[in-house]
Amino acid sequence: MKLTKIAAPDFNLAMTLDSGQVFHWEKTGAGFIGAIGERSVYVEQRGNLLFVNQRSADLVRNYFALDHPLARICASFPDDPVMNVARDFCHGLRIIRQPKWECLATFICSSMKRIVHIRQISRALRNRFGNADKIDKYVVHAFPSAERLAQSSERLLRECALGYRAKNLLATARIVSSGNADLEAWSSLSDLDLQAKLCGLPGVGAKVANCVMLFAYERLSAFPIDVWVERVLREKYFPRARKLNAAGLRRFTEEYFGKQGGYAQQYLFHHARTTARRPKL
DNA sequence: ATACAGGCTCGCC
DNA sequence: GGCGAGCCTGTA
Repeated sequence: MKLTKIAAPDFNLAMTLDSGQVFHWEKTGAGFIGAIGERSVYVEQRGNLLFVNQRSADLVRNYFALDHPLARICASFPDDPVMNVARDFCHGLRIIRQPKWECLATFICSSMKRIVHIRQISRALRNRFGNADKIDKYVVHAFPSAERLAQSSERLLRECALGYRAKNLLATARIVSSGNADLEAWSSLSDLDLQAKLCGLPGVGAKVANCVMLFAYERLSAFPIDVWVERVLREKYFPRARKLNAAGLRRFTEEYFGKQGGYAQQYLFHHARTTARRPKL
């Protein structure tokens, strides 16, 4: 396979792909195989360079957000011991730009699931309903469109191990494919309006909405609070606040982590999950 | 084995 | 408008 070289300073490919933003890239040899939208992509890191299959360079640069000013973003984090450890640990971790529908659908499937399960579900949906695209000797399936899933059924989706999430994914696919929810047009909404729109979709609550805002709409202040981040916040920032509810935590994160809160959240999350002794993936 | 996981939703107060 | 239980499935 002929490869194109692109500059990628301040970037850690493996860590970024393993940080719970995206769930379908597969390690192969020295690199990773996956899909960006409908296109199959091979990408491999050597130091500050990425090597990608031909004609995918622009796609890759944009997907991995190599233009985000990472040094400036990290410098804007609050200066406290917890944040500083996470920042050093996660050097080169970037918030990527995912296709909107794919991101939304995947996070609807993520509720109450560990990462290994989410990967299984993503693979099952892709293999069953997604378009195949060959790259070298590999066949990669793109994530199925909302239209394709809308024509599916709850039974078929349940066969992909979605459980109770099948109903939500199907309902949301139908709303999106019918044009009643225009995910692309929502890009122009304010953060608040976007979150409200997303939360109006079946299977989407505050946590999922914030993930989609952060990973697909580039709302870098979106701060998803899942069980891991909540644990970090409570243990490290409020060790003896017995009664601090979700709204209180929310208010703290917005005020304390500020405009780049999404990046801060991702770093806290990845550090906590990776260094936790008990659970693995 | 039985609990539990990167949540949403509904019914209850 | 805050709180608890149920929902599917795979894994420990």
